[in-house]
Amino acid sequence: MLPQPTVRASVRPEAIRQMPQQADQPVVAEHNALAQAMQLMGAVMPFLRNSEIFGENEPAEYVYRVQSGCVRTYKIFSDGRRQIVGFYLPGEIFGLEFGGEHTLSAEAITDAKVVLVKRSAVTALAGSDPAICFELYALTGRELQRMQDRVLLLVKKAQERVASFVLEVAERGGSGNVITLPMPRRDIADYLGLTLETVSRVLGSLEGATAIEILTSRCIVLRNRSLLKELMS
Amino acid sequence: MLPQPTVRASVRPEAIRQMPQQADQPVVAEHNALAQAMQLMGAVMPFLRNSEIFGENEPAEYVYRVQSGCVRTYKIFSDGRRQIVGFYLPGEIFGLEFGGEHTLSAEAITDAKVVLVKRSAVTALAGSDPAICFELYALTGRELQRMQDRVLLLVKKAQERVASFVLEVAERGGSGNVITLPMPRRDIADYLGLTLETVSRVLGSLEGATAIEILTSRCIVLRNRSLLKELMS
DNA sequence: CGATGCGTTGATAACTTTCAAATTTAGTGG
DNA sequence: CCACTAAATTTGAAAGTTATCAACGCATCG
Repeated sequence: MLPQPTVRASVRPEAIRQMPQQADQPVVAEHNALAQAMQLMGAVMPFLRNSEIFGENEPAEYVYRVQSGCVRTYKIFSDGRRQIVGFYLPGEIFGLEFGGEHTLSAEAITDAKVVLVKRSAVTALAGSDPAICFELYALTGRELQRMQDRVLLLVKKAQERVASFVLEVAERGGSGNVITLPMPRRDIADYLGLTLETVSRVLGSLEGATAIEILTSRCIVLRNRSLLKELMS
Repeated sequence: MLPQPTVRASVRPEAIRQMPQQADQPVVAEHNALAQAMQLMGAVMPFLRNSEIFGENEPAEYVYRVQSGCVRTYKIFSDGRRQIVGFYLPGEIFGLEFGGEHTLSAEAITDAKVVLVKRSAVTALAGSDPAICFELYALTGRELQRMQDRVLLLVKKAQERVASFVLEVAERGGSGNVITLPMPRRDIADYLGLTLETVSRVLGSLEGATAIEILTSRCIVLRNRSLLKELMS
């Protein structure tokens, strides 16, 4: 048995209007029944760069899976500051909620295609298929683990946070030493709890230490992984 | 279906030797089947103040529930710094893992009694009882939500973190405006990602602002809840 | 070309840590 | 119950880190 979704609003109208502007990125291979089932049951919806996928306090009616592009979830504080809670790459699932409403907002970082699945459908599926039920539980556990790692990251110094971030993107984004950052400095800063100036400066100092090489602002090369891991402290 | 536990080591010998030194604190009322089942199936084990309950990288063979006292989970960084990831009060469950080994260590903050339940037993129970299965999922979701809130907390300024912490303890610890802090300043600091000196100074400034009153270092009175909430920003 | 968004760089200010010392509290034994 | 010792907390001054404010460079796009 899984939590019953609170079914309220339908698909957000502004989301339907948006169209992608670039070709899809390759979808990360998935080997689990949940992702496959979502792919079959869900509707693909395109989102323009910087457009909202869902907003804080809206009814959590859907579960989302990135098909192409990149998504951020975040919260805006009363003083206007923004904290990015998570980045989601192709193949990853986001928007899981345990109450009736979203506690975070979500936006497309790049033009993106997102699979939407009714939360009630996922719930029903989990009720009938123990494997799905377990995967939902495991997914939540992985998300918890990731959030715990973020707690451990956020108490470190700027250089350690940025070095960790670079390595995280390198590992999640795929293989190879050339990594593409889908998000601007501002997003990295809000993810790491720093300012964009500090992120820029630290990236520069990492390059000075020959740990990385900055080809363009969105493309960097890992030059010395073990050094980076040391700088993570 | 739930994750199969990796059964390896038995109960840690040093834990068995320890005896409580003070009377039990009242157990928070629980209205869920999981906690009740754990209470029935589990063995109560006493831990002395500052003694280890489990250690990082040990096989995660048990799930734990605080019966009395207070527990902290934490990680030690390579440079010796410690980050406390969670505090657990009577009635709360800790030690849930999704891999085979503990990713954190756990210690008793005060003398404590902890109920240990075999992870395999919880797994079996969840497999046979959908309600238990759901509660395990819900528990993980609450833990995730709590960890997310901590991410949002750790990017704020010292005063906001301390104000949030005071209010969190007030809400979790029970009713009333007189709150008892079970943990020393050092633990609060390591939980909030600050130094103990900063925690002490901020508490002093909160008292100066008549938001709180510090009776003793472990006992403070909420004087102005709404002001505290503002200072949380 | 000028406008705009994004990124870098520099100087200064604000905040937190670090190091040190004083003070209070708690635990223990007489 | 008091004195004594150790631990915890508070307080102060200086140093370090990051944020803030400001200017500049560099693309893209109309």
